[in-house]
Amino acid sequence: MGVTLKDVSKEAGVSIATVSNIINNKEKFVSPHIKEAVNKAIQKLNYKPNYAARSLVSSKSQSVGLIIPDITNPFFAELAKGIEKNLARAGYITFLCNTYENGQLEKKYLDELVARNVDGLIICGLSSRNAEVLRNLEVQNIPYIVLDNRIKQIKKSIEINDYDGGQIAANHLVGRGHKHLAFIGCTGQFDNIKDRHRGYSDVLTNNDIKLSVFQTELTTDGGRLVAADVIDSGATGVFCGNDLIAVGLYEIARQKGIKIPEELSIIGFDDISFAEIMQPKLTTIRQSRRSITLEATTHLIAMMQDAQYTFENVVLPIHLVERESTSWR
Amino acid sequence: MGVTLKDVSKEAGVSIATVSNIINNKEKFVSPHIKEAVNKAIQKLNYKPNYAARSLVSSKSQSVGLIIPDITNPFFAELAKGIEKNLARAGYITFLCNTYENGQLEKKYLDELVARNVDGLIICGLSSRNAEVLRNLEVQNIPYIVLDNRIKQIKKSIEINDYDGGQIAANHLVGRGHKHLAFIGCTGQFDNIKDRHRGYSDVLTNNDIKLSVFQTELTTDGGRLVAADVIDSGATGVFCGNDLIAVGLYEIARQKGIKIPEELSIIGFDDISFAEIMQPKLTTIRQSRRSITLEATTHLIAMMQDAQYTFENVVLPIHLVERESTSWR
DNA sequence: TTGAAAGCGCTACCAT
DNA sequence: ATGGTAGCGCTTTCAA
Repeated sequence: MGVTLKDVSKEAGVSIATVSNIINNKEKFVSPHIKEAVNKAIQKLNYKPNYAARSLVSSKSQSVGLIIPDITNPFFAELAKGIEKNLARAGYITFLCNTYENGQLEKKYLDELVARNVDGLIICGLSSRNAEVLRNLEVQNIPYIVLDNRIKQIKKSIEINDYDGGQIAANHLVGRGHKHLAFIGCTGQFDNIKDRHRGYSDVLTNNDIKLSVFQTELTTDGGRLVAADVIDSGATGVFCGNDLIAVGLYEIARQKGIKIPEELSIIGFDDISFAEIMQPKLTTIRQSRRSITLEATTHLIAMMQDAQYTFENVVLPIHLVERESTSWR
Repeated sequence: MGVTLKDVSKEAGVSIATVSNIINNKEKFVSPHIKEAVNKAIQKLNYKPNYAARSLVSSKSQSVGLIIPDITNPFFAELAKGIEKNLARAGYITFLCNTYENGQLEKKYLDELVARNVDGLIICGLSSRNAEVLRNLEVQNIPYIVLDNRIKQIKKSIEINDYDGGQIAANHLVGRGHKHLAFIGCTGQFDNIKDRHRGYSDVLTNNDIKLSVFQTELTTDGGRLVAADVIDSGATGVFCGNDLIAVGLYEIARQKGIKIPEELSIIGFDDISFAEIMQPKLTTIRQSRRSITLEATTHLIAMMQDAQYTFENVVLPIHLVERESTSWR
């Protein structure tokens, strides 16, 4: 079907091996004029190397698998965008795999990606039941990096200091005179959310502030579901495990005629792009997607290109983005 | 490295060919007991077929390329989600390619995906300068489907009736007594946006309504950029080329103290999930992502599995979703 | 019903 | 400096 090395070699009047050398920049062994002839032939025939054949002999595929809970979650969409872009620049193409927090599906994708010979893996929100899969990857020497990691023992991850984040949120609210605060965490066993909770809770305890805790899904719907309870609890301020929850909370608060921030201060986590558009604009703890994707892709690419390269737990800074959804009490 | 057919055949005491037959369900030629032995061996060795080798001989890769302007645009994220899910169910994996409306990058991806032997292609927002690429795909017998299509002559596309959409928006506003309306379209040569404009404009002309037209990018920033001009135009209602523009418009209107919908009625297009969260909730023309992705993947899969299968221009219904951002005048 | 063997297009090694 | 060739793991005739 397509043009092959053989066609090119015939056209240029040289051997297949020579053409291969030229294509792979092993030009030390090739004279300029022959190189030129080959390049001309490649151009003329519009030759494109066959990835499958290359992959078969090299066990490299110039591709990486991106495992992600849900691409319609803006936080993950932004991660995916940066990852795909950086990877493409380095010549890797990205497989998109949505797991919907389904551990079984996640496992299936992991297996399939390995069978497809991906050169590396970026795993967002690995479910704890699949943690042992990482050991397999190590054994098989498949580079991987975990993001948004919910299992804090994982060594190859790009993380943020969630505990600090919780403290920052707490200090912000406590410093504004709130005496009864709430936290909305998640139903799953996510270490990162738990750390946010701990940091928050520790500060409140030290300041003798009452804390009401709610659990729900880390989605807009999750926020809607617990909103009434949060409002009824009498808390004057609430720290949401992520921004999406805050979105749902806003909606119900508005329906009930609760004024934000006058009657209820809300602080989120992530700083998704919508945070700036919400009304009032959401005060939140930002984790920089740009830094996360840059670190993740840089380290992954390094690992894919150099089997010796290794790294451990990069921890990225976070910071408070103060907007309009919190006020004095 | 991995377990190969050879290993399995040795373990089961049969030939490679037999194992291959069993794996590919050409079982008509194989006796039950030998089949069982082979399956046991596969299980025991945890054999996984090598995609590269398969792909090399079959020129099939069980993968499809998804070309998309920007995954952080919620409309495309929702399309990508449905597409990836449906494709995965049928055994295909999805390559994610963000083009950022960059025709050159789009072309590069298209070429690379073909080189990677994708079995099919779903192209969102093909730029007009790459339209001739489709002919190449036809010649090479690579199935493709175009979505959100900006070039209306394309035959293999899932579309909506944009002209109708424009009319619906216009009738909604005209029916509410508006005498001076605005339209925010885009700077690019997009047939679909132009059709929305035409439908809208035709109704206004028939009703002797004044129309002010603005051009910008189909993004939140685009909306922000023209917002002041729209407001200054004196129009009492505006139809935005997509919902994202409306988001930007909301923001500036709020800054300027313009009340929506009392002072300015706004109607969007797409019905992204955020439309329901905006304050006031956005009235908009919905195109069903579920239908689009279902049609797209169903036809694409059919084409990939049966070279004879063909189809032309599926046109999907749209409808007005009336919320809170438009009012009587 | 089963197996031997010829490639698919490419890389890498070994000759020349 | 260049070329011949042995595989990479699999599917697919064709023979047995």
